Formats: sequence, C-alpha cells, structure tokens
Amino acid sequence: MRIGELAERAGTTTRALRYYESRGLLPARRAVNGYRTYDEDDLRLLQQIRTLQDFGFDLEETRPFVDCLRAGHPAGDSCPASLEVYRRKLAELDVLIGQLDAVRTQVGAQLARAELEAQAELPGGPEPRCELTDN
Amino acid sequence: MRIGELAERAGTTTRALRYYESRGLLPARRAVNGYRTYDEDDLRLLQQIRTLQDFGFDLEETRPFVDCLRAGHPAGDSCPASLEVYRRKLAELDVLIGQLDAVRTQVGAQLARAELEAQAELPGGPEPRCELTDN
DNA sequence: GTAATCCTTGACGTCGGCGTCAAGGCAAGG
DNA sequence: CCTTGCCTTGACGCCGACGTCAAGGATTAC
Repeated sequence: MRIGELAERAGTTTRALRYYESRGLLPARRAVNGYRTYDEDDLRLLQQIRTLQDFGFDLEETRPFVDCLRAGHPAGDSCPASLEVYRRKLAELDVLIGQLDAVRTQVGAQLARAELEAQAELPGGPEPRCELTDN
Repeated sequence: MRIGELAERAGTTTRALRYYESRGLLPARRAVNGYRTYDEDDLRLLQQIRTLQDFGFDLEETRPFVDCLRAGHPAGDSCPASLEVYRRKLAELDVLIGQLDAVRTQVGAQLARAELEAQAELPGGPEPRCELTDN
C-alpha cells in the first residue's frame, strides 16, 4: 500500500509518516516510480507508535518498541529495552502527577482564601462573624 | 533600580524582564540615559508573575493578577478576573491529572503484563503454573 | 488529451518563553 | 585614557511533531 492509505488506516497523516521516516523510525521501501510502499507489518509498527504517542511517549521512546517488533517479537513490549521505557515513563508520570497534585492543592487553597476575602469585603464593611455579637 | 538588580532580586533574568515588557506585562519607566528603571512595586508585580509561572500558569494568565495589583488591590487575586483564572486553572488541572492517572494505570498494567510474559518465556519453556500439577 | 488525484522533495511556519550572540552606548574607577 | 561592567536594540536559535505551501512528476478515469 502507499503512504496515503497507510496514513488513513492508522488514523494519521502522510506528513507524520514522512517525518517518522526522516527520523529513521519507519523507513519505507520504494516502488519503481519512487512512491513509498508499505505492508501490513508496517501498519502494525505504526499502530504501536501511535498507541504510545497517545500515552504521551516521545517519538524516541517508541523506538525500542518498534525495533522489538521488527526483530520478530510478538509484541513491541516483549523486549527489555521496552520495559525499561515503561518503567522510566511510570517514574516520570509519578513525579509529574505528584507535582500537579501539589499545584492543584495550592491553587485550590489560594482560590478558597481569595473568595473568602472577597466575601468579607463586598457586603458593605465587615459583617458580623457570629450571631453571638447581637447579644 | 535597574533591570539587572530587579532580575537578581526576583530570581530571574534580564532577558525575561525585557520579554515581559515586550508583552506589555511589565512596562518600565526610563532614566534619561534610556536605562529601564523599576521600583519596589514592580518587584511585587514580578514576584506575582513568577509565583504563578511556577504554578504552571501561562504568561497571559498572569495578566489579570498583575493588573489587579496595579489597580491598587492588596493582592493579585483580589479581583474577579483573577479568581476566574484560578477556577479555569483548577478545571484544567483536574482534567490533566485525570488523564495522567489514566495513562499511568494503563502503562502500569502494560508493564505488569509484559513482565509476566517475559517471565513465562525465559526459564526454558513454560513453567509449572501450580504445585498441584505435580500430582 | 486532460482533469483529478495521487505522489515526490524542499523549505518555511507554529507555539512559548525565553537563551544567546552581536554591535554599540554610558558610567565609574584607576 | 582605558578598562570593566552595566545597559540598549535587534535578530536568530531552540524544542517537538508535525502543518502547510510550492513546484512538479505519476497514475488513473473519462
């Protein structure tokens, strides 16, 4: 199949495929007329790439998986190098999620505080804090 | 004070300050010789910007806070526009953290599965799955 | 033959927030 | 006077993963 069909079947674009090839990730055979030619195996490699991309993996991080498949293994993650990428990614995710949780907490606290202060300002001077003050 | 001192006191660079000015975020007065001149208020504005940046806010998102301070309010988040930014950011964070959690779960599962399969491959053919098979 | 639809390579644009020169002006110490 | 160390503007570089356009060749449909 040619580049357009592969792109469509994988849900990506021809531009992306040419980019992958320029990075040495998904080289293509060439027909006599110079057109790129792909087969079903290439589709599988491409699907592996796209799956990992959707998970937020960098393009370079997908390379071990692609190499693994190309080496004849049943799955892209059947090789130690791929597992290492998984582990690194998990560690990165844990750090990132932790940071974002911390930020979320901080921003949430800031918002709560600022809303309280705004509340205290608006209704024409400081309000009574408690009914007991009426006594 | 001049740009170098302000940058140092705020823990940033002169390049960043010039960039903020180019974005209209932190304009500077000028001395007779053309040098940028800042005061303590500018330092406060800059600190507000940096705090939010550290939280992952875009520069544009810091603008309401800076405007709020410049309008004479005691805090950058004393204005409704700032609160809106807080709320939007919280919503964005929730979505992002949710996505990252989902990815973490998926990647974790993939890793566990791939490790199991690798385990089953290595020790020379499929291993006995259970001691009961010895009977 | 010609229009439509593929394909090719090459090259510049995008986005954010600056980093990093380059070329030159201004002020102060020795 | 000269050096040193600030400052000025301007402009290109960076990163990742492509988008988009340009100019032209190939194939197929009619």
